[in-house]
Formats: sequence, structure tokens, C-alpha cells
Amino acid sequence: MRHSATDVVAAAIGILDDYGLADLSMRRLAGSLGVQPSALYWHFQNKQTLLAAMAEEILGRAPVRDLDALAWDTQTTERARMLRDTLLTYRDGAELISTVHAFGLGAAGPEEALTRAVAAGGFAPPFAHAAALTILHFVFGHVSGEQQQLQANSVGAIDAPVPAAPAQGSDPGSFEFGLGLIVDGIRSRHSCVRN
Amino acid sequence: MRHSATDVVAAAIGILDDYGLADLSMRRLAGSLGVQPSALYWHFQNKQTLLAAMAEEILGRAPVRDLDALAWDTQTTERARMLRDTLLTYRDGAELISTVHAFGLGAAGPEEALTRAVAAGGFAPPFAHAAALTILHFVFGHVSGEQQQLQANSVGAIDAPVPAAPAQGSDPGSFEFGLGLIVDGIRSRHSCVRN
DNA sequence: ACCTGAACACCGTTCAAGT
DNA sequence: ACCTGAACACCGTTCAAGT
Repeated sequence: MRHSATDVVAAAIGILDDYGLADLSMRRLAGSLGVQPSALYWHFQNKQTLLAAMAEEILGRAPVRDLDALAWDTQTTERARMLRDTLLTYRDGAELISTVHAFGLGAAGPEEALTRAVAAGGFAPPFAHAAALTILHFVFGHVSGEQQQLQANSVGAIDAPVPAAPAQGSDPGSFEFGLGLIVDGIRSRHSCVRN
Repeated sequence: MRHSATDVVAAAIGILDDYGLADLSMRRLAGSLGVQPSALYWHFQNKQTLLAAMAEEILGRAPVRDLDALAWDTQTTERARMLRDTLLTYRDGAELISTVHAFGLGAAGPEEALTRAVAAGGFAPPFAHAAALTILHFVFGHVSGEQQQLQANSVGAIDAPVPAAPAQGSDPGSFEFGLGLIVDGIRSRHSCVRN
């Protein structure tokens, strides 16, 4: 039963998807690999480092698309949608990636991609970066809420009749709505410069 | 050494502010009160409930202001600024309040206040609500980042020379920038209806 | 009404030692 | 190169029993 760091990350992602981030412990992960908990520390310095590797792996599995030919607003909107799709691919994906990003341990790809997309509109780099962060905060927050909701609904799915109310911000269009709002805000400053 | 639920919450907020959310354990809190950990469960069902009470207490300590006479955009901007100020009052305040809010255990005040502020512009309730959530995600995300940064800078404040670079989104104006972006986005839809 | 004492079932991490 | 075994210093929570 010998493992590589890649094996460990794959097993960790499996546990994440099956049981959620809260139930992803080093001891449980070790158990699923048929190994002692201490063995994991040969592959990773600590749990944070492992989480960062998981985030990078998940982001790396996402499809790569070239949007350079599109207008800045289309690029930006599409990058945000792609990020949401990626986060939704695994249970608690938003919480994982946003945590790693916030700790500054990686997961910087989305921030860079969004910054480039906005910058394609000819905005000054600090402006593009701040706008990208605004979108990023929205996407992380929104998708975390969606996944929180999914989880809450799956607990007691039988006894609780589910109010059929999609609850805050989880109705189909609310992501597009909030995203559109921010992109409109960016666009409004664009017009100020060009008119 | 007899305590009320209020005492427990006050002690918990003290630990939060002195040591951070990660170091706020039921056992440490009990220790600071000179009580056994199990004693806390007479006052609160579980840790989540205690965190919710802390969130409510922190939000309740914030100043109350009547902004009804102001224009919707001023109201909205001001509510967002007030929320940021409140979150910044205690260490890890943003993480605490956003977690409690996301779990649906309380801390609903800011969402309602922001929704009312936007609604004052005459927007349809679902629109106002979705716009409020967009702002809320931004504020939580931005201030979490700020507080994360504060914490990172305070660790190793001596050995690490601090790059003097304010890092992502923590420069003075980036909150106002992102907030202004979203409010501009809302305003742009307002104009569409009125023109 | 409020707390103790003891227990249960866990955590992350370190480190000498094994193969 | 990769893992074991044992330990250290912790967690949240329950529950009978005390005052």
C-alpha cells in the first residue's frame, strides 16, 4: 500500500465530495488509504498544504478556454460562470477554494483570469484587479450559499417536506443577476471614460 | 462562580477578540469562566448556537441610525459601510457573522437592512433582495480578506520586514471601489426603468 | 438554576524507528 | 522513499449526579 502525493489528493477529493469539508480529517483520510495518519505528513507539511493541493487539482481539472477574441464584458461574465461551474463540481467546492485563496496558499488562477478578462476592456490594472476581486467575492459567497443550501436540504430529506421555497439567493437566476449587476457597474465606469 | 448566558457570550467575545475564532473553543471558554466545559451546555444547546448569540450581540452593539430620509443609493452605501465598521470592530468579526448568516442561524439584520435600503429606490422586492445579497457577499468577502490580512501581518511582525505592499484588496479605497461598482450596477438598472 | 466529574469519540501534529 | 507506533496536546458533546 504505497502512495504518492497525487493518490492522497485524489482520495481527499473523494472524501470531500462524499462527506463534505467538515468531515475531511487527516485521520479519516489516512483510514481511507489504509495508512496511519502520520504517513500523510511525509506527503504534505500539514492539512492546509493538502487543502491547497486539492484546490489546485480541482481548478486544474476544469476545462481551459481561450476567450481572448471576445469583448471584455463577455470574457468577464464567462470566466465568472466557469468558476461557478468548477466550484459546483465538488461538494463544498466554494468553501474549499475560497478558504485556500483567502489564506494566500494558492488558488490564484481565478483571480488572475478575472483580472485579465476585465483588463481586456482597457481598464487600468489596479481598477481591473479591484473589479476582479469584487466579482470573486460575489462568486465565492453566492456559490457557498448554494452549496450550504444543498447540504441543508439533503439532511432530513425524508422527514422535512422541503418548503419548495428556493431560499435566499439560490433561485436559478440570482447568480446571473448579481453577476450582471457588477458587470454593469464596471461598464458604467467604462462609458464615463469613453463618452 | 455562577453565570448567565449573557456572561458566557461576553466572555466568548473577549476570547474572539483576543485570540481569534480558530482559538475559540468550548473548553477554552469554559476555562476562562472558571467552569467545566459541560457547564456551557446548560446555557447553549451547542457551539453553533453560542456563535449565533455572539453574532447577534455584536450586531446589536452597533449604533442604530435612521436613514429613511436619504436617497436609496446613499442609504445602501451607508448601510454597507456601517456593516463593514461593525465587522471590523472584533477580530474575525466578518468570518463569525458570515458563518452564522450562511448557516441560517441568525445575523439576518444586515440582509434585511440592505434589502430595505435598496427597496427604497422603488425596485421590486425580489430585485432588492438579490441586490442586497450581492452587496452582502461583497462586504463579507472583502472584510474577511482585510481581517485575514491583519492577522497574517501580526504573525511574525518582527522577523518579516512586511513588504509595505497592502496586498490584494486591502488598500484603503478598494472597499469603496467595489461597493461603488455594485451600487452603480443597481443604479444602471434603475435608469433603464425610469428613462 | 447552574455546575461537576467522568466519559465517549474524536482532532492535527511530531518523531523515533522500521523496511 | 514511504510508513508504523506511540505519544502529546487538544476538540465538541452527553449525562448522571451534585447543590
